[in-house]
Amino acid sequence: MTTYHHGDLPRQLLDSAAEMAASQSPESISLRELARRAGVSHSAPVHHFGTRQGLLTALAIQGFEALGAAIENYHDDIYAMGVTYVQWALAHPGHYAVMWEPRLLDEDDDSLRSARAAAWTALTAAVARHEDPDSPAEGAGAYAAFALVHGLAGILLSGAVPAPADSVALAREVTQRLRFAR
Amino acid sequence: MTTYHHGDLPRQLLDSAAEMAASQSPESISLRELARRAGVSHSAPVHHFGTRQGLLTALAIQGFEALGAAIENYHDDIYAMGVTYVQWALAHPGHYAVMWEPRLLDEDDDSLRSARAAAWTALTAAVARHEDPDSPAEGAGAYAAFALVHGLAGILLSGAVPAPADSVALAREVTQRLRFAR
DNA sequence: TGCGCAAACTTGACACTGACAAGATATGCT
DNA sequence: AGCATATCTTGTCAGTGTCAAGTTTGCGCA
Repeated sequence: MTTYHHGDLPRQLLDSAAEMAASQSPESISLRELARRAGVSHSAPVHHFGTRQGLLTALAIQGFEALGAAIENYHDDIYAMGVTYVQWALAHPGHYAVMWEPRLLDEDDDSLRSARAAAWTALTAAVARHEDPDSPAEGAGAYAAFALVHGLAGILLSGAVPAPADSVALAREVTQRLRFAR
Repeated sequence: MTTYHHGDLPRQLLDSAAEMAASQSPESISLRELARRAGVSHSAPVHHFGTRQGLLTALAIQGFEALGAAIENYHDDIYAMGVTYVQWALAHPGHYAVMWEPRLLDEDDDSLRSARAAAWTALTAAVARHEDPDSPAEGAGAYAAFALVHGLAGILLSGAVPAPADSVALAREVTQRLRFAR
């Protein structure tokens, strides 16, 4: 089989990129290294993604869509949703790291914006069901819920802080610490 | 004045690096660009910090020490401490971004480890005063508190989510959502 | 069937980066 | 005064992202 028309090059590049981001860091992702791993020329990735930023943006979109799908079925139980959020982040460290590095991404990309907005609204909608709509600080609930799970995922992934043995159990206990306005 | 013995080159390099990290991103920091801004040769920064990682580590240490100093006087009021934490992060976006990017840092650096540990213990100590020591999930309180402020800082800095006008007011309301075990 | 065109990929080049080695210059201590 | 040392420069190397131009392949259509 020749290297021409690899067939599934974009997907393979994204898979390798997720691996690299997970094992090293998002900024360690190199188009040339991805090409090397796929056995194609150094500028084959450029053809599919235009720029490095384009590739990272595609990876982030993939991540937001998968994350959104993972949490969208928990509208009733915000705590279970929070735990699922953290679990997803821990299971997909490469994607997660890229998703929250907007400076690496193309913020003008419509797919990125809508995928991210979808995940955000899924969360705010779930929070709204737990909040008293008459509360003056009603809007803060979504930020608090998101900050809690995003922050927990971030510190667990960063390893900058002593990590507990069972991170899922921790996620359960941490999400329980959230108070809603009602 | 010749360029030899600039006098304060390390500090100036770190200042420029913080600026670059804030206006672009941590990984956009280039030793050569820093040298250019300081008016020195492309490899003067290497002499002071050894590697790029060394420079970023120095920046992170500076950040942890300043952050630790900012929050260490709030042992009584954990909520005020949380707000201060978020305010500090928003006021020092360059430092904050580098601090939580351990993959960019030299994790074997003792100064880094102790500066980070000091900030962490300041927070856990403050949380412990709000927790019932007999509670089975007592340890989760520190993670929850830290996740909340760290997560809020992260999403506000990332700009990935619709940001409110008054972020300090939001920080006040969000920190109030934290529940302690007692 | 065969032709032509578009998509997929390669080759080559350029400016930029971090890192290293070796040399030049200024400062401070004795 | 003189010397050791810290500070900074110059030169070089491999690696990177990006662009331009060429080459190969597969697919639709006559």
